[in-house]
Amino acid sequence: MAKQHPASPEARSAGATIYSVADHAGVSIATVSRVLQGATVVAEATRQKVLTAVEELGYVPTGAARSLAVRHHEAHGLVLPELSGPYYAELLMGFEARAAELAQSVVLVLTNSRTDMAAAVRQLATRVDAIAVFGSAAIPADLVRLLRAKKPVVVIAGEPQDGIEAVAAENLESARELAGHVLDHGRRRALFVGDPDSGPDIRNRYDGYLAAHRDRGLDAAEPVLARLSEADGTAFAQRLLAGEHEADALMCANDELALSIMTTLQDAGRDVPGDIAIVGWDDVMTARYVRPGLTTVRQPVHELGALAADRLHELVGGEPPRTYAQMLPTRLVVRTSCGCLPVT
Amino acid sequence: MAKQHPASPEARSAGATIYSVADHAGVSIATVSRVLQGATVVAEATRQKVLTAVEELGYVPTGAARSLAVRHHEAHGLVLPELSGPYYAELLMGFEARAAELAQSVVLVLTNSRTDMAAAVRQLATRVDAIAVFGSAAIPADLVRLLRAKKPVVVIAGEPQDGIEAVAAENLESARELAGHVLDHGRRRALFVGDPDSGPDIRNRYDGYLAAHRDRGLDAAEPVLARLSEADGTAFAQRLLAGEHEADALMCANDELALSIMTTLQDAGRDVPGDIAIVGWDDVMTARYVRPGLTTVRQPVHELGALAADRLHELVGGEPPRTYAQMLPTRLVVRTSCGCLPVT
DNA sequence: CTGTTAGCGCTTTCAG
DNA sequence: CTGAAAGCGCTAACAG
Repeated sequence: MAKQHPASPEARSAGATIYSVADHAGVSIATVSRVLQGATVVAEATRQKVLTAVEELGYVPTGAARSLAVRHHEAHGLVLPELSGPYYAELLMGFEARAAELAQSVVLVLTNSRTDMAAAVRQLATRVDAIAVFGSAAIPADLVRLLRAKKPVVVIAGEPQDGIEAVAAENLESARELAGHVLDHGRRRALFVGDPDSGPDIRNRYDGYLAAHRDRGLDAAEPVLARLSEADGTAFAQRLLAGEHEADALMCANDELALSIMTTLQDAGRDVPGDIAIVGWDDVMTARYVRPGLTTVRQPVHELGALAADRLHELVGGEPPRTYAQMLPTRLVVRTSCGCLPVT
Repeated sequence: MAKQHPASPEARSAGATIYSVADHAGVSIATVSRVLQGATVVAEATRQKVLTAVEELGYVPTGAARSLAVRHHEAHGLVLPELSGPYYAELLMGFEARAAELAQSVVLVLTNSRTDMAAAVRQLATRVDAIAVFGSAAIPADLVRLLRAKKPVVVIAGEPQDGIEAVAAENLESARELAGHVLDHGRRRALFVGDPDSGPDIRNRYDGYLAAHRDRGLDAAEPVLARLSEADGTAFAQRLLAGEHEADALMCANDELALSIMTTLQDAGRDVPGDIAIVGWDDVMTARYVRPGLTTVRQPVHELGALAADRLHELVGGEPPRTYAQMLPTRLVVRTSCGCLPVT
């Protein structure tokens, strides 16, 4: 008879352990472990006995014990600022899906809901093998670096940093293309709405806007600072209506901004794109529902999330971190808010 | 001098453990544990020594070891079907935020990306103290029940089941109110679009639609079956345009359906709400951007997520499960797609 | 093919 | 206020 687990004299169903299962099946814990991990070969009869015991006791293994023994958590951490809008949700879905394929759990941390994010991230590091942080999650760079010394880290759409692997969607060239498209409709007073200093993503979009002007020997205006929110969009639209700005085209840092601006302008009687062309970035669902349809850029967000999970896994596996940021291509989605004619 | 940890003769920074920290600080591991948990009182000098050692070694505790020792994971599991659309994202945000307040990590499982969700859920049970499952996550009821025998479970917006705690948003009364509102605009051929059998949520909305008719001595039509997707909405709109259905009002099971139907109809020249009134459910962002604005119902999704996390925590704390489902109130959002005049 | 036996790294009495 | 020691439940050699 197998040795009785010293700490659980009676095998209460509520706290079935590998010991109670072994007892119940009349085998050793090693055997139980074997059939549950399916690694080594076990006699079919034995195997059945164990499975039956597991079933009868409703045994649920304690993950922590396994993690301790195998010396890794089999889990990836993901740090995102929040989840409003389709962007982060899509990213998360991509991440989760790939993590699932790799048999990794995902533990999620949303920094906007935290008062002490440093603590949250430290705590996270405690229970995962590797961590992906979204660039604008605004985690202190030194925290990231500290972490990096302990666990693999990849930054998604963030500032490239020494020794920290990065993945991102392409911004500059598509922004250049988008801005060029608008300019080629004959618009000459295009404004960029958004804050280039809020992160590399927006910075690159603005740079693309600049480049498109430069390509055509045109002068580009200073960016109109705005955060990526409906509120800031509405506020800007109001100022535009009040005559504080003059423009025949607006290149907005993202769709939310573009959409709120467009609606506010339309409600005030302005014609889009007649009076003013408007383009955004992200291709959110609303973009194809508004009239005119919003011309924008679609990012491979899902793939970006998957890529992050992938890299995490490889890094955990011992692969050396890549020194260059991996860029995923984006795609221009032309509808009619840019001045193109409807295709009916 | 503190005892040397048998298994780690040298304290490599990469694998700092509580032993290396203790060594480095010249104290026992018990003391290190104490200052890190902040429970018992430790002499300030000792405390500092330990903190310094932690800092110098870049010590990151192993969560699994703690979990094993304290006998719980300090983590909540959340099972959702997916994350597209604002509904689940919002739910998740509410859940995460409250879990964070309760110092619980959240590990997420998305069932739509899984081939073997039973395995996924089992695996999840392995690393969390309690699990919240979204009703339509389509987890076999017996799986839920099995789980429930081992770990606290709460079902969000799902079928009420014996002994399993449930939380949900109110549907029936607000559906009745919404349908009544439409009928009171004089519409007499209102159709319900959605599948009442797809879950209690939709079922209750349909029941509310029925009740509103009954209240007025009107006959209600059979529901038009459709899944909650843009594709199904478009398809239905097409059939409507082809004359397969006749209606002067549409009560859609959710906003995505309503929106796609509305747009398709409008693109074909139909006037909304002139020819046909349309209302949805959820109040997604797009609902306030389309013209006419979509009349819909706003659910307290964030709160629902928070509530689930709350209940999980209490259940883990030993509180007995509530026998009745907790309902959160919803709110009718009247815009103009229902036939109301714009308020300008 | 199966059982024994060390740990995995941390918490927590129990002494002192 | 601090240290010693006994586990927490599981995996993985190592024998047999």
